[in-house]
Formats: sequence, C-alpha cells, structure tokens
Amino acid sequence: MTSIQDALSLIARGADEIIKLDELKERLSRGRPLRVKVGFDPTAPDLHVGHTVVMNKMRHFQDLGHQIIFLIGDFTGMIGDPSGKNKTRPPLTPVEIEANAETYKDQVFKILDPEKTEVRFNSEWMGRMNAADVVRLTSQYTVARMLERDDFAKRFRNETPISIHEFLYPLVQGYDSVALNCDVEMGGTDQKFNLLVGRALQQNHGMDPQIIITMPLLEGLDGVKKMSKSEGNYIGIDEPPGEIFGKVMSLSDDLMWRYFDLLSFRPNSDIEALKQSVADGANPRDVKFELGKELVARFHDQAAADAAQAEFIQRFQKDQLPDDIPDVHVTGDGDELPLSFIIKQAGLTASTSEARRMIEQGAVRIDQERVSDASLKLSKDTTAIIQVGKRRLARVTVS
RNA sequence: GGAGGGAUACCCAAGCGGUCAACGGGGGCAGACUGUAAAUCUGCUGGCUCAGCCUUCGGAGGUUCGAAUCCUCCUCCCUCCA
Repeated sequence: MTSIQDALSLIARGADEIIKLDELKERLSRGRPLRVKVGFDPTAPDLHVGHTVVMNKMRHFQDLGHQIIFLIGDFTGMIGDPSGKNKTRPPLTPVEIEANAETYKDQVFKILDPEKTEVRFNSEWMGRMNAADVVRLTSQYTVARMLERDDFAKRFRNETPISIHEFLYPLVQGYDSVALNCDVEMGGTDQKFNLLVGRALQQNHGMDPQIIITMPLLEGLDGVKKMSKSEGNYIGIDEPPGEIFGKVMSLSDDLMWRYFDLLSFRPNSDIEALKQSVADGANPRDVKFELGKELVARFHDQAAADAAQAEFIQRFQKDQLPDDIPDVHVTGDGDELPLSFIIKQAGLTASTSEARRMIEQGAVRIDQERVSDASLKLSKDTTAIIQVGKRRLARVTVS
C-alpha cells in the first residue's frame, strides 16, 4: 500500500495548481478510492499528446487505486467551451458525437486501463432536465461571479459579445461534478474557473467540494502557441510511428525538456540525470531519441519505437533511402513528360509550379542524383525513385 | 433605427489609376551547415506538360487605352450613438 505521502508526491508531479492541497491530503486519508473526473468535449475526435498531459495524471490516480471517470461532454459539446475564443461552434449531431466518443475511447485507453475507467456522458442527467431545472441551476451562480472569469471579464470590458448560453457552460460542467459525486476534477489551466464552479455547486448541494488539479498546457512543436490541431503544431497520438518520432526530433533542443516534464513517465531523477548529461556535453539528439522512443512505444509498441529510430538514423543521419518506398504510376500525353508534371502527378508536390521551384532549388533527386534543370523531361517507360526534399519520395513509373 | 470604418494571397498587413502575380512580417517548404526533421544562415512561398500563356486583391456591373486602386449596386464584419 502506498503511503499518503508517496501518493501526494506522485499526484503533485507536474501539476500547475492543486486546490486545496490540505483537502486532498484529508480526502486521501479517508482510505477509500477517490472519484476523479476529467471531462472532454467530443468536438475533435483526434487527440494529440497535449491532451495526454491530463490523461497521464489520470493514469497516476488509476495506478494509486482511485476511480477514474472519463466524462464525455456530449451535452456541453452543444454549447462549445467559451474558454479562449469568441467563435460559436456549430452544434454536433448525435451521430457525430457518438463517432467522436468512440474514437476518444480508443485513443484514451492507450493510456488508461479500460477495466478501471468509468465512461459517462453528461447528457445522461442534462438531457433529462426541464426548463425549471435549468432555471434552478442558473440561480446558483451570479453574473458578478461569472464575470470574474478572465476571458468573460475581458470580453465584457472590450464590449465583445458574450452570449447568455455561454454562461451555462461552466454551470453544466460544475453540475456534472454534483451528479457524479466527484472528489477530484482535473483539467488544463484554462479550465480553472470551470473547475472552481464545480466546487461552489457541490457546496450548494451539501457536498464536500471537489479538489481541483490543473495541469499546464503543452506548447506545440513551434514552442510558442499551445498545441492544437488547428495550428498544425501537434503530435497526434494515432499518427504512425515515423511521424511521432520525427516530430519529436523536430522539437528544439530547449523545448524537448518541457515535453519530458509533461509527457514522459520517467521519474524526475531520470530527467535530471539526462539534463546533466547534456550539460556535460552529451548530444541532445540522443536524449531526444529516448523521448521519441518512449512516445512511440506508448502509442504503438516497443518494436515500432526501435524501428522508428533505426529508420530515422538511416534516412536522415546516413541519408539513405527508406525500406518501403511507395510505388506510383504516372501517365500523360506525348513521348516524354516534363519532370515537374510527373512530380505533381505523383503527388510529391501540390502543383507543377511548386515542382519547378523545388527543382530550381536543388531539392529534387532522381535515383539519388540531384537535378537542376526545371525543364527536364523524362521519356516514357522509365522507372525511377524521385525525391523531393528529404521527406517526400516515391518510385515513379512513367508510361 | 442613425452615423462611420472595413473586406488584399495560409495568417497579419502594405498598396489608393499603369513600373502589381501585388512591399513587409509570421507560418510553411527547400538549400547550406550540422551531432538532430535542434540552432544558425540563404532562397522560395498564384496556376499551367512553363523562354509563353491563364486566373487573382469580398460579389456583380461600369468608367478608362489600362483598375487591387475611381463609380454604382449587393453581401458580410466591426465601431460609436439610440
């Protein structure tokens, strides 16, 4: 049995804030499994490693024997979380929500043990509410307190529109905690306000307020903006091994440590040792290899991780061709076809104009030989490996 | 309801009758370099089987030898007043 002290240090690792630590300590000392909720909007079915920061923490709780509740906000999804932007999201159909929820589950269970996870939908209780119930819910919080929330406050001050229904989001999320009788709720730092509303509502219902734990938001590959699909700066957890590995390798040497802190399951002592080794002159690339392998192994398996590294070394360090090269067939009128046309037809560039530019910039190689003539033509019945840059290539047959 | 401001390529943003396929920045891509798809430096960043041709500046018309730039109408967004 883990001691309370050990449990606390594991829970606190990487957390941005715990409100309140004393309550958590007290709750743990009760000796029963805690009910720990994390909610997700089923808006985007694709998860990226940024989402897993919180999931990793769920995993910690699960490992400590607590009850994890994976709440799918199918009802709140219709509102759209006002955290951040002002754009109203289009409402999802039940079918889309169901499909997204399934995808979510598949991906989440790469980290969590499905046997020990309670999956719930908040339409379960929200869908049953009538107008009177909703009025009762809204009576439990004031406009003034709503406007304490930073983004509401800003929008109000700047006279940017705030729709009334947006106020419902935090209330519903808070009510979820009442309905589920939660001891703990976690989320990103941007969720802090919503999480706090849960505490207030629980108290109104005569319950002990939940402890809230916020986790930092992970920066995207660019190291500046937070990771998000729309920014394209993400590592998706269902991406192929080579992609995950490669994207980790594209992290700047500085940003890599942030990823270690928030994504690695390695103990702190390990990470400190790695930092020290780099400070002592070790190649940061090799440390990055370790991170890349850990993530590939988590979302695929160890063999895939080793293969991804081997492939990376072969391709980018030794500049050799990969093992599996896609075959593409290109056809057109005339006895010979312009190379730029072939490159585009093969899907290696978006347009022939771009293909020409690539050729002019020395990015194109045919059977490993660099080509510089943008008006080069290839005769029919040739088969060659065409490369555009380091990452795009195909074995192309012209006919 | 009234008054005013704006809509330019992936994003931000110049341009205000020809020299504009459209400055600059971001992002992206490529090259060089390298111990990395790090960092740094450089280049490119409408389309086309491309020494030429074609289509772009919210939409539709119009003025003009010539328009992103002027006029008319339309659509959408924003600000202020009520």
